[in-house]
Amino acid sequence: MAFNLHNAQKIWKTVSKVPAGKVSSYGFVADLAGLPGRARLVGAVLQYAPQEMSVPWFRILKSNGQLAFQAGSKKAELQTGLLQEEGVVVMSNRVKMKQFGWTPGLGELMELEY
DNA sequence: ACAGTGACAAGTC
DNA sequence: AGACTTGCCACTG
Repeated sequence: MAFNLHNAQKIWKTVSKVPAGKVSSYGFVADLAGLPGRARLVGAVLQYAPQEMSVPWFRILKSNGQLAFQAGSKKAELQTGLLQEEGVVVMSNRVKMKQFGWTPGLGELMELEY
């Protein structure tokens, strides 16, 4: 991993704030992490998320609710399984953001920006 | 240096 | 609802 560790940590930390049973998007996480416009970086960094940090990478989806992985792929199935375990309904590789999208409260937001 | 490629997103048509 | 375009930026060859 040759990407900026500083940014990576902010992203991992932000993703860890997403509660079980809820999902968020790459772009939203990028914004919260103080990296607006860098949704792609979030995905790039998540695949290197250290195991011991137990980052809930699977709660991050595309902004339209679609899983980022190709439908039917091994990764997509794994992600789907992990989400369903938390009660998130996934059908035809997508989730209803209306229903499961995470909308952080003030308290949660304050924990992030120093 | 440079073009292509991504776990993306928002705007236009 | 799609399809296409543009903006992102780190990584790779």
